[in-house]
Amino acid sequence: MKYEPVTIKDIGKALGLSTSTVSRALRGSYEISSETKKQVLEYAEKVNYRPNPIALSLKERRSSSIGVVVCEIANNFFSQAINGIESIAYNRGYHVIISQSHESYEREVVNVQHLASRSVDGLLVSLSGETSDVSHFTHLHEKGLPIVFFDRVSNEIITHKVIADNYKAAYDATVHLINNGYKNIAHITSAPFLSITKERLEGYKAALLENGLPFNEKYVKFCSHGGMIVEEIEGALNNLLHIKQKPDAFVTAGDRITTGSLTAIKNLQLKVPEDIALVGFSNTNIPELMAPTLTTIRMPAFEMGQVATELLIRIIESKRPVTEFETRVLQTEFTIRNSSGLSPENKK
Amino acid sequence: MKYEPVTIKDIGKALGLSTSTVSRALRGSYEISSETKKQVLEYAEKVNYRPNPIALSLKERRSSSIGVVVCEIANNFFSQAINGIESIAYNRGYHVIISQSHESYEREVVNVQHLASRSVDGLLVSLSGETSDVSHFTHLHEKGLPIVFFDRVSNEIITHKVIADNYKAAYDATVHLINNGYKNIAHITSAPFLSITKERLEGYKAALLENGLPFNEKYVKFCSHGGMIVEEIEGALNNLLHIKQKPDAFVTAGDRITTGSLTAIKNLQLKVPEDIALVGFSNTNIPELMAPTLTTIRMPAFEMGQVATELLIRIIESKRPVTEFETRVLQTEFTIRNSSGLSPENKK
DNA sequence: TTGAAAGCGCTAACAA
DNA sequence: TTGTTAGCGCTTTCAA
Repeated sequence: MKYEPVTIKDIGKALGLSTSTVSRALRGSYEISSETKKQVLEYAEKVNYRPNPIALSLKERRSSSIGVVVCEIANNFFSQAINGIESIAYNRGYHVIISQSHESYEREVVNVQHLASRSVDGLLVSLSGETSDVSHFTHLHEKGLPIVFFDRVSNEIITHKVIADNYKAAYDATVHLINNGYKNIAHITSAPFLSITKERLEGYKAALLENGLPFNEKYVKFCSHGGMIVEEIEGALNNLLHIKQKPDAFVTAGDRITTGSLTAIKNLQLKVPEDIALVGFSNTNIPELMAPTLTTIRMPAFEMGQVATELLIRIIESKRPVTEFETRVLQTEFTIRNSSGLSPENKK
Repeated sequence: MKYEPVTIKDIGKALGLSTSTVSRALRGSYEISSETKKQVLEYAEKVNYRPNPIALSLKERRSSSIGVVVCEIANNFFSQAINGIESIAYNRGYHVIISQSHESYEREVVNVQHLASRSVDGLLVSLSGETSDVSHFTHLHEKGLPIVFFDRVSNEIITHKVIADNYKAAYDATVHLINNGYKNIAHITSAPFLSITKERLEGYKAALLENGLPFNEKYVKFCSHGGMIVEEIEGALNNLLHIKQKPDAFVTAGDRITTGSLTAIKNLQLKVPEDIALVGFSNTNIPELMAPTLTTIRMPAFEMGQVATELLIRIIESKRPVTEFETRVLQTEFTIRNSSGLSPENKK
């Protein structure tokens, strides 16, 4: 099936003008008589002329589109982030092309190449859990393709980055649990390669050590698929619950892992927070509706998407090569509810 | 910043061949000597040549991309549907360009035009809650742009459609509540224009009438923004709770409306299901973690996305104009949990 | 003030 | 077996 839009040539033919005249008239060039201009504009309006952006892209070597590489759309954090991306991109006249890696390195590579070859003007990237080698980005980046990382960033590539203060978030969550009297706090987190994982782990660790609690490696469980696979979480949980010194609280990283852990806990007939307290990184919009209400660390997802997009567009539209890069660190939002035990508010 | 990819011309120059020879060699044309072929292929590999898809699109009048128009990504139903769309599109070599209408008619129009002018090969559409006039689609459709509607469809446009069995879903939900002894069942639903709204309303109505209960218009509340605005739901709820014959149960349509209603109920200190029972259309993945566990109608979101995409690609790739269209109706999934009162399972 | 022509990267009909 | 050329829709020199 074909869809035949009106071209500048059609207009020219209909009006007995050359394509260049039509082109100029359309863009309001000063050298065209207002009469011709009017004629062209009216006719264009009448036949609902739309410039072919593909032709424009070919000519101008830009596509006015931004490629987004995330692991999964159907995830609160990313869908909110994409919302933020879209909100900026839309206003600046860019299209957003989204691709999902599903936490697979290979798929990420394919997607990136695909996007690059489709001539996106820039890339907004959050790495997959399997990615440790980032050479598929290095090549493009060195060739001058603007890239901005968000959330799951690589420190091998020097460019703008937008992250949350994961260290502080995990630190605060852990301290909160310690203050509530928990001593054996476990950490269920995402793939070990990821920057977010490292940052959160550091925060968790620091909180323990600063409060005179030991850091025990057995209390840290990595879910390489970020909780996309249920068994992964169940395995981690079972494992943790079979340690002689059973953990009495969890800090869970990521939406999927948080809800997955809760489900697994529930299936094991354990009570939250009585048997196990929990603070979760989660961008769910219904923490209040959960039982128990969930103490959460909320990532500034929407804002991260916005900021990343602004930075990316800044590179794209910069006249001269950008050499100064920044890493924006946004604050998370910690909300104490019932799942984390007897907080001051809950004590009475 | 510019990103200068290798072109066929560069290869030709480097190898002392014409562009057409290079082009043919690259695509393995039989008329090129295997020697030249090898030479070209090796060099192309070496310099990491990637054909420029924009040039290709311009030439072939197709972009290998599919435009998606939904109201909101950050919504379980749509993010799951997009997941389904992507899963098919990816395998068939299509890109997915997503745009959000945010339930605004105007924005939908702009997005559609934007996508069309970017030469998407086809459109996957779920209408905004404000859309009653679909002429922005009619024009394109008449000009031959393949369009497939899913979920929120228009019956003014004859094309493939993919919907859930909303009538049956609402019917079953209502009957379930009736069987559990509820007599004053209200229906909080989305914008009145939408096909899903109408279908669900019919199912709700039929269930009441067939079971000897009156249909009371006051018991039906429309949320034009699909629950995106909290006040909308709170208003509907307050309104319902001030009817002399207060409703004792709700059937809520849509993810946002369901969780919004629950939140509002909770804020009013009402208990579910004791004060008010609830069955909700919801694609949440944590119905079990909610308090009470949520009786849900789950939309076959992923499958709907998949089927819609398959149908769309079928039109796109069809050699001759497609004139036979079908409407696929997929089944929803009804899971009884605690929010809907004393179901047989919960009675003991 | 307007038109002719070149060129963006690629393919394909036509020549050689 | 390879090269020349035209053309996809548009902008933009250069000429008129």
